[in-house]
This record gives sequence, structure tokens and C-alpha cells, in this order.
Amino acid sequence: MVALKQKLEERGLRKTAFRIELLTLFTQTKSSLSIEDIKSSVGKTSDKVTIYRALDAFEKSGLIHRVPDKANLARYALCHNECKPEAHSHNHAHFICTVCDETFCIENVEVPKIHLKQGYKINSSTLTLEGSCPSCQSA
Amino acid sequence: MVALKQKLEERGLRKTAFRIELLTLFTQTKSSLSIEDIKSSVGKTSDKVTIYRALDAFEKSGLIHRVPDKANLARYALCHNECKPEAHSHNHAHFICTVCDETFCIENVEVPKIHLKQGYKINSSTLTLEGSCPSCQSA
DNA sequence: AAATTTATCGCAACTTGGTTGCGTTAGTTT
DNA sequence: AAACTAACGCAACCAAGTTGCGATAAATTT
Ligand SMILES: [Mn+2]
Ligand SMILES: [Mn+2]
Ligand SMILES: [Zn+2]
Ligand SMILES: [Zn+2]
Repeated sequence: MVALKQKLEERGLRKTAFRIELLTLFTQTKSSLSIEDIKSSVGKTSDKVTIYRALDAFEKSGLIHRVPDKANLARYALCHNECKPEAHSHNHAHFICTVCDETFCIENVEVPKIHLKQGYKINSSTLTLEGSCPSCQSA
Repeated sequence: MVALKQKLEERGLRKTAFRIELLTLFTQTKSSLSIEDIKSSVGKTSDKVTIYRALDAFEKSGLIHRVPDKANLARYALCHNECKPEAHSHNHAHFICTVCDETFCIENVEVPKIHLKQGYKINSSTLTLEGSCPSCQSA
């Protein structure tokens, strides 16, 4: 709780009721959150513009990172490895479950370093896996 | 030309002027095509709905495959390894140039096979690299 | 504590990429 | 040539996300 508010303060973000609630929500989620997830969890109180802007601010300050989504919608997960606004380092794979539409950070699988032939300069890479997650296996 | 019409025929697609032109365009492109690319190349003649439906039909019948795009827009490239409607096999990496917004198929880089811990079942994987392409290096 | 400053919020209006419905056109088959 | 049906074109629609701007409320200064 208090540590949470500190994270906002450290990055020069204001500790508004909504942003505290949003950040709390992220810490409580093991996977990731879509706009819909947030809307339904926060209640209808907050406008979608507010949500988008908060997510944007959180991402820029290294609190969360965007993850791939089944339908390419906005979706975010907490940065576990204390990212800095300048350098987000989350070079892990992501898993999209096509059954429950959830996206999981696979922190223990690194994105492989690829070397391309002369001329290509790589700045970032992503490795995305698709299939069914443990909870959706029974079906 | 004639081989091209055959490909359409083989898959039960009609050889309309537009679809022949579109498929020709794909064979002439070394990288990939966005809707805008197609629009400007085909002239204003064809409706966007026609383009979307043709791309959809081509993809379903294994002529083209969707590639990632800088802004998540629709973008397609020719299938070089003769895909079947049932099984598209294009497990190669893709490179997005953030300068010219082009997407390249990196046919000689395979997407690595990943093994996850019990419970996750992987159906498909994608490896996407981002940076600047050879033509955009000088800048 | 009051005044000031400015990040954040909320509403409305807009943009964009893509989809759906449906009547028309034109390949393909008989 | 007649029949059948994939493909086309237009209009209307949809959903995710963005922009502008005035109102609210944290944070800072007096
Ligand atoms: Mn992640
Ligand atoms: Mn490809
Ligand atoms: Zn699942
Ligand atoms: Zn380029």
C-alpha cells in the first residue's frame, strides 16, 4: 500500500484515488489486464480516456509494459524487474491463451538474440507463443 | 501469368481482373503489402471491402500470410513455400523497419521451438524483430 | 491556512481501420 | 444460352483509441 504510493511519487505521478486503485489492481493480477478488465474491476466510475492516459503514464514511467493481445487490443502487465522510464527491460516471451484470451508473461523464457545479415539493425525483438493455458487445459 | 491464374483456379477462386492483378502485385513485391500499398498500386478503382475480402480469401487458401505491422495494421506477404489452406507453414521470423514502416519475411531465421512448463500447450509462435532495414541504413 | 500552480479528470466530438448487409455484376458450369 | 453463385460496390455501421478543452483536485508556495 504505502510502497505503492511511493512508486507513484518516485516517478512524479500524482497519487489520485483512481491511479492508486489501478496500480493496486496490477499488483494483484498474476497475468495482465485489458481495458475491459480494468473497466469492470474499477466500476463504471472512470472514463475510458482517463484509463488510457493513466496506462500511458504508467508505461512511460516504467511501471507497466504493454503485452501482445489476441485481438491486438491494448493490454498491460506489471514490470517486475523495476524498469526505469528510460530503459524498459522485459525481454521475456509472452503467451497468449486463445481460449480465455489472457496473456501471460513468461519471465523465464528469454527472447533469443538473432543476428541478421549485414544491413539490418535490430533494436528490439519479441517472441510470442499462442495456445492454451493451464487453466484452460481441462476443456 | 498463366501459372498465376492456375494458382487461383486450383484453390477454387475465380480469376477476376482484380484478383489477378492483386496476386500479380504480391509476386512482384519482395517484402509485404499494406492496404494502402494495394490501394495506391491498384488505383482507386477497387473498393476497400473488395480488397479486404480478397486478402481474406487469399489467406484462407494459403496464397498469402499475414505479417506483423508497425502499427498493427493489416499487412500480407506471399507464401513462398506453397502453403495449403489447412496448413500454413511459415515459421520464420519477421523484421519490421521502424523507419520505412516496411515488414520483411526473414525466411532463413526459424522461430525457435520453446518448451514451457507443464500445462501450457503451444500451437503457434512468432518471432518479430524491429529496427532499421538495409535501405534505411544511410539515414 | 489560503492562494497558486499544474497534473489529472471527464465529457463530447472525432478519427481510423475494419466489418456487415444487400442488391448487382460477372465468372463458371450445365 | 440459361442457371448458379462467387465476387463486387456502395452505404451504413462498429469498436478502439485519440484530441480538445474546461473543470477538479493534488502538490507546492506563500
Ligand atoms: Mn511481459
Ligand atoms: Mn513471412
Ligand atoms: Zn486460458
Ligand atoms: Zn526501412
